[in-house]
Amino acid sequence: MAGEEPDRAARILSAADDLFCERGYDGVSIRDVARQAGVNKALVFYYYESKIKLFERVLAGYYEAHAEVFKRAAEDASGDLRARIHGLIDTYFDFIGSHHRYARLIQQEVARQGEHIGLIRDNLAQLFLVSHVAFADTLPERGPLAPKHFFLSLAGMTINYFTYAPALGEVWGDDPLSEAAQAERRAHLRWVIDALLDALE
Amino acid sequence: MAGEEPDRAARILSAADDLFCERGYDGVSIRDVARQAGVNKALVFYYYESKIKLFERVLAGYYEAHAEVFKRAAEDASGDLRARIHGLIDTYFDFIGSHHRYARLIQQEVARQGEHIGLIRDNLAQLFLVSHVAFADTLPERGPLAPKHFFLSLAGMTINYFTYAPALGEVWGDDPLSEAAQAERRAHLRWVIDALLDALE
Amino acid sequence: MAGEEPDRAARILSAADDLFCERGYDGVSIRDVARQAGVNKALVFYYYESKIKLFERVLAGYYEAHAEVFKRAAEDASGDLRARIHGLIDTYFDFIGSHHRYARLIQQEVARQGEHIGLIRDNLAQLFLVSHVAFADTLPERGPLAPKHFFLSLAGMTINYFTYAPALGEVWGDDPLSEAAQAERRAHLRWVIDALLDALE
Amino acid sequence: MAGEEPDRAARILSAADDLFCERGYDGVSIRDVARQAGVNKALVFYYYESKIKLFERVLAGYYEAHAEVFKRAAEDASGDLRARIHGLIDTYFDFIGSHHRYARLIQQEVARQGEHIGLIRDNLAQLFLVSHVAFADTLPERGPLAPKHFFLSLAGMTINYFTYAPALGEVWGDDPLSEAAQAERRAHLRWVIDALLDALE
DNA sequence: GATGAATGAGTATTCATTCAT
DNA sequence: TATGAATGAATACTCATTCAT
Repeated sequence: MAGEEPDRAARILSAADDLFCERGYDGVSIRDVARQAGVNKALVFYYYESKIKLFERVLAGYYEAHAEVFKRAAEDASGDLRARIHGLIDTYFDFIGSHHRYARLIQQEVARQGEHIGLIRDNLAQLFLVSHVAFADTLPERGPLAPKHFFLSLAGMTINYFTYAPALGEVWGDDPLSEAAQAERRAHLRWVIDALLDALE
Repeated sequence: MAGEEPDRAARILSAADDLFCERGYDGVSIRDVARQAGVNKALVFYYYESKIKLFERVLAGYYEAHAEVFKRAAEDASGDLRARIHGLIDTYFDFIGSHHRYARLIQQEVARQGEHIGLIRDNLAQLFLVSHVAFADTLPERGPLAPKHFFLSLAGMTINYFTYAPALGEVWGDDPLSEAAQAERRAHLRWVIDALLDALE
Repeated sequence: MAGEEPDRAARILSAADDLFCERGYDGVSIRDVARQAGVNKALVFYYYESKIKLFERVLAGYYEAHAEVFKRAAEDASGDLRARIHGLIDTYFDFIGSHHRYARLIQQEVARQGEHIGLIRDNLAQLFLVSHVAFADTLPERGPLAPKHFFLSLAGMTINYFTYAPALGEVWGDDPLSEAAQAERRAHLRWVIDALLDALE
Repeated sequence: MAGEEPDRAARILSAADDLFCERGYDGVSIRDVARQAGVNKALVFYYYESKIKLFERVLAGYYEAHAEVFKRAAEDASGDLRARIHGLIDTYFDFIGSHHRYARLIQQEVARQGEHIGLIRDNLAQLFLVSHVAFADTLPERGPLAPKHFFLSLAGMTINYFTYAPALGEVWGDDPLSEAAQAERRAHLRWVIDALLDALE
């Protein structure tokens, strides 16, 4: 009544989001989702038909968020290549930074090569295209300096921070998700990008 | 006796290795393992006590392989920093390249932050130490240029190739695991390392 | 209004009829019925209260159709015994032939001895009475030549054709529901009836 | 211990037999089977893999019994056509009489035309072949007097007694499965057969 | 009349695990 | 060592039914 209980479909989706990101597709049962959402198990099927479709809805949510962020980033892009690349990576870093769970989800499913890789691939492909455009006029189409390698390197350096660092936080003795730590990582990325662009010139 | 059937414990471990790497912890059942190993389900428990312990044995196997490779790499290390870094990354690339499945396993478990992250953390920590030593005299202890950032960036660029590229192979229209493609990626990494070291000087 | 959508109660009943005849009581769900009728699931309950009552309505529908056909057949009956028997069987054959599904439904429920056998029994009893009257003056009340045996034999020979033959159609290589095949079966029945009546004389 | 608990696989099969015959495939759940057999639900799957395979095992059991009975009947066949036909029908009547449940099972599944009709069709086809041989030299290949019609009529008259009569027992006020009633039905069949054969001559 | 939401009990099937042999 | 048998709890998913609107 007090706004505590919004519509159940949304609650279910949100619970599924949390759980799939945390434990991966196979690690989550519908019962878990229902319990976390505080609803009846059957209701999950009422709204989302099947586990896989629920999962795809979660993925689709990110896909849309992803797409929008990058569309805006592309529109705002201005200045020279260097500025555009920095802008892109900043955008990506922000996005991943505020959707850690998504990073984990992607990383898990990519690594697993499950059946539902389709949507994830689309997700990545879309991201790749954006970067491709950014690099297109500077890099050779093929070979070790092709855009795809830079894409993989830069995107990987960004996303890996959020997936690996937590595992290493204890070793390093700090919290890699703190604002300070994120700012430091961001600075590292800027430094790396500058180094790479300098070398390209 | 006939050479055809080595000891069953090893067969089970090998089957578990295959399967866990391919489908993740939750994606594999003991029945799958037993079937793949061609043994009775109960025998899996006889030798490895529980599913989780079997999984940990698989992880431990990689830990050992990992450790040995890097110990040897450290011993063989010679020449200047540049040469040592190249050597390290080459070693890592070789290791991951010949244990794709391991890369996927690590990536999944890191992302999932499961209960058995302990071993994986040890695994990564060990790797980090090796790299730490290599960089120690050149990089500042803290800040965006600290060894840990380079470690994360370089290791990530290496391992990510083997986990992400397959998902993107279809998009790019080639097989990222072919010898030629791997050689190209290796060249990319060498180029990146050189760019970073140049910038550091 | 548009003629395309008659009243929904009727649509539901018709869908239920189709489905129950095709797949039996247990093989059909309310969801199936609603989908086939193109209405909301809850509406099925609104009109028919429960699954079992819906089923009984279907049965009742046949009961009425059945009753009417035989009432008319009895009224039209004229001529000697032979003619009357032929008339009855023809009527029955026509009825079953144009309601195959009904034959299957009856056969299933009779064999299953389900809870809703009551109506079916009434159905059969009514049919039996008609035949009883037809045979009454010719056959002994009891023993192997009692009317009930002839009823069972003749009705069974008729209905069985429509239930068994389809299963055997493939074996025999023809379509037992084709007009030609039905005519042949009808001729067989006439021949059998004549043989039996000859023997009775 | 006291012979009360023979091997569970057999208990499960027997329970499944009872239940499938009584309520049809869809009317029975594995839980029912397990409960009736007094075993754990999972054990049903341990022994029979799936519900449909369990069902097929039940069917196969009857198929074998059926086949054996008729093989023996064919071997014992002697005398003229009339004697052979009587022999066959007697054999069939005995078989069905001592396996009522089977009759119901067949009738249900035939009427339902379910997916598992294959085995049942084989069952019927086999029976048909036997009768075909018996009639072969007397009847025309095609038309209303073809063997298939006599097969359908005679087999139907036999099996229908056991499926329909119970539903009609109440109407007739006796127990159609009593010995006396069965003997009477048998006499009816004999009389019908004689009438038909007389007519054929 | 008509519907979307909701549910508790049920469906077939798989799970990791135990244990007697 | 090795295995067949056994199980309780879980899996995804469907069911008939109710009810507020």
